[in-house]
Amino acid sequence: MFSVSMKTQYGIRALVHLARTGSDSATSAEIAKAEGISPKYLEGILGQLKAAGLVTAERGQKGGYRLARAAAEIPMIEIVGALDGQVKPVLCVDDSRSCAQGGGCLPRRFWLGLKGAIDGYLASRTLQDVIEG
Amino acid sequence: MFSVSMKTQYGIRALVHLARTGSDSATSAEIAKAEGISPKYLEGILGQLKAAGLVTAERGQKGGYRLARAAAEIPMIEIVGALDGQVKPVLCVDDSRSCAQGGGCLPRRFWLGLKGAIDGYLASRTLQDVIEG
DNA sequence: GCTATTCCTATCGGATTACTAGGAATATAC
DNA sequence: GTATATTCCTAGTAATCCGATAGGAATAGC
Repeated sequence: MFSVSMKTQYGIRALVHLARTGSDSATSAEIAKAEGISPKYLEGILGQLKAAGLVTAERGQKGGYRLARAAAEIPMIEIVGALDGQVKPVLCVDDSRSCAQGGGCLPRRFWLGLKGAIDGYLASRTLQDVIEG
Repeated sequence: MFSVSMKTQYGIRALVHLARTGSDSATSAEIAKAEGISPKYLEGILGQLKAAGLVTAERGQKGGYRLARAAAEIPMIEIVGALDGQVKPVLCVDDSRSCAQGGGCLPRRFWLGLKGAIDGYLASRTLQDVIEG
C-alpha cells in the first residue's frame, strides 16, 4: 500500500548522486553503474527530471547532467511529482464532479486530509535533508 | 501517485453504510446496490473485512453483515490495512537487509518518515470521523 | 424442501510497470 | 572532418496487478 515506484526511487538516488558530485557533471551511464540502475531506464528518468527543471543536461562528448539548483532548494515533493505525478489518493481530489457519489460522498474529505498529510511531509523535506539523513 | 485502490474505497463506503443501518444487518447485495458497487466484488471485500474482525456476518436467510464495533472504535488505518495491506512506501521499510544498497541507503529514513506521516493520519481518524465529515 | 444469503475457488481482460532496443541529434577530440 | 561519446526520441515487451465475473458449495430461516 502506498508503494513508491522504482522510477521515483531511482530518480532520488540519481539526484543524490548528482548532489554529491557537486559542480561536476555526471553521465547517465556513470550514475547507472554507481547506483546499480538499468542504464537505458535511467536515461528516461533523467529526461523527466530535466523536463521538470530539476537537472540540466549537456550533450555530446564531455556532456552529462548536473543539479539545476542546490540540493537544499529542491523539495522532495517536486521530485516525486515529476516522476510519479501529483499525490492523488482518489480520482476526485481535484474534481468533485468526478465523484460518482455526487455531493453525498462522505469519505472525500478524509482522502483530502490524507493528501494534505502526504503533501505536507513531502513539501517539508528537501534533497539536502535526504542526503544528511 | 499514492492512489487508493477501489477495493479500499468500496470497503469504506460499505462500512459507512453499515454504520448508518445501525444495529440492523445489511446484506452484501443490498449494500452493493445502494452504493453502486459490483455485487460479486463486494462479497470478497466484506469477506476480508470479516477476517480482519471489522464486521460480523450471519449467513442463510435473514443473514447479512454488521459492524463488529462502534464506528468510533474503528481507526481508519485498520480498514486500509485490512484491504490494501500495511503502508509500505518502499520494500525495505521493515527489513533493512532487503535494501539493495546495504547500509549505505540514504533515502530509507526519508521513506520511513513518509510512512510515519501516513500512518499517523490514518491512525488518528476513525470511521465515525469519516461519517461526520 | 425451498429460498436467500454468506463463503470458496478460479478465471479473465485491461492497464500499468520496469525494462529493452534501435537509432537520431549533438558536441567534443583528434 | 571523421570518429566517438553522450543526450534524446520512439517503440516494443514480458510480467504483474486490479477490478470484475462465474459458478457453485455451505448454511440458516421459512
